[in-house]
Amino acid sequence: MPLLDSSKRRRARTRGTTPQAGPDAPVLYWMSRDQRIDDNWALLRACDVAEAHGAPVVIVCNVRATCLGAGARQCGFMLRGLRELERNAAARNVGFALTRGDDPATAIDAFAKKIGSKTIVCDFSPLRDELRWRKEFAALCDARSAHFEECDAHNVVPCWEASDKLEVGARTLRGRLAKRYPEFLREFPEMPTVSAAYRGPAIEEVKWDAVLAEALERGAAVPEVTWAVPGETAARAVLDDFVNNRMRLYEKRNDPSKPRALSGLSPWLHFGQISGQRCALEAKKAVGKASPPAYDAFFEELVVRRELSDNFCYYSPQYDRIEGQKYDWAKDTLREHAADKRPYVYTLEELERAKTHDDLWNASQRELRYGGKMHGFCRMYWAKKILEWTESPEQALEFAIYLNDTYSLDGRDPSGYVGCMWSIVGVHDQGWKEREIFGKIRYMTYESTKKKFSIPDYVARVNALVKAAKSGETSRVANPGLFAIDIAGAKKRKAEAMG
DNA sequence: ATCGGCTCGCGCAA
DNA sequence: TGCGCGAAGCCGAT
Repeated sequence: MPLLDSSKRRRARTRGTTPQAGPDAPVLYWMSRDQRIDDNWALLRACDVAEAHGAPVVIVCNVRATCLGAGARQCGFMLRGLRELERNAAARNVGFALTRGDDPATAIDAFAKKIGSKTIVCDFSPLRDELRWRKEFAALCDARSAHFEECDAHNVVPCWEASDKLEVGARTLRGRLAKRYPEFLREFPEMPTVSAAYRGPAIEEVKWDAVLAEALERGAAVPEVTWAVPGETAARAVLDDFVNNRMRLYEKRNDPSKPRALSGLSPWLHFGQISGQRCALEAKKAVGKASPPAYDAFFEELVVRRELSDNFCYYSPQYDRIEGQKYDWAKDTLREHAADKRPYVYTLEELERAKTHDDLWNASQRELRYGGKMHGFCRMYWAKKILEWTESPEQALEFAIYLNDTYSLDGRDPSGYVGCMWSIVGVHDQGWKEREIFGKIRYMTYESTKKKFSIPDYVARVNALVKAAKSGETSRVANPGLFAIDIAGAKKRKAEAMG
């Protein structure tokens, strides 16, 4: 029986009983946030338990009929990624099923009972719906004495291990994370081929074309983008291109006219099609091809700030509301300036259609709407200006989150909520010199961005992107990052690596 | 171009 | 209890 090392045990939180599995009692992995086969601690845990008991492994993913109202852009990306994942699972002798319940806990429980599974592993998310479903599912497991484990496969240091409280900012979490890197920031074990094949009741075949067609039709208002190729293989190709060819540019990351300086990995990271820990490990190996400062800056954003977002959402359940800000200075200052005269007041529709007086803001919104992604620096400026140009901080937050969740491939992510809360409500920030509307919340100006980079260059890049998106071209012009994604090459390298 | 003050809470020394 | 530190910026003084 393979022994679990201590870090693997702490990645999982267990409910009560000990695992029960066998040739006719598969170990079930309820996959939601981490949609990949490689470098997935939750799947590795399921495989460990299964091997110890001679049991098969089955992955189940629940897709609700409404997809939480997500557009074709996000649903298409996810479902196409899952279609690839099903094939990769089969290659490791792992089964795959899709359930379609509006109540995930009930749907997964029914599926587990159907295949005779009494040990279920799931992954972790700090978002409220995800937490509620896992809690409901845990109660269903208790009721039938099934074993349930929750494994943080998304963070380098599991969210509940990194800190047991809401952190004030990056500087307090950074040290706590660093202390745990020797334990957690290690190479992954290879994903094994599971010995026991699933031979229980037949699992319904996924009709991918039909599932995709339905999602694309329902979400047609926000069409798919062509530049981002979904799936684990494409994700790895983007990572390899970044660390080998582009990480050396990372110190230029705050210049939106130079998109190649960014990793561009956020869509794949959001759906868990690549592991953040894998990105960190590969970046470290390639530090010589870039520079220590570039690597440090990338690591800070990839690990520290991303895991800080999980910490915030997990310990601040009102993570998408003004009340989610713990500190009074920020809430008080916004209230004190609530009646200040706004220089412009735009409706949601005017914002959505990028009809403001500001060419930098409009370009940012158009990049989001037509490209499904916004440059990191622009995200800050964009959200700060929504605070400045709407009736109230509450409305600003609502509009910013709506636009991000609707149009961004990485919408509905803790990082997105925290980004909006940082910009508008001062979360993880401190007070600054008091001024109109913003009070002590950090301010950003058009004038100073003009000194930092060429706004016309950025606007021109976005115009090209929008033109390509509207004409349905799959050209590299439509690719905000101009990534040369070498899918065939990535597949070949993977095949070679697997022998 | 560069620097310091702005403002705040935490962490640590005393 | 008090002081140093940071934080993806701004602004005015040098």
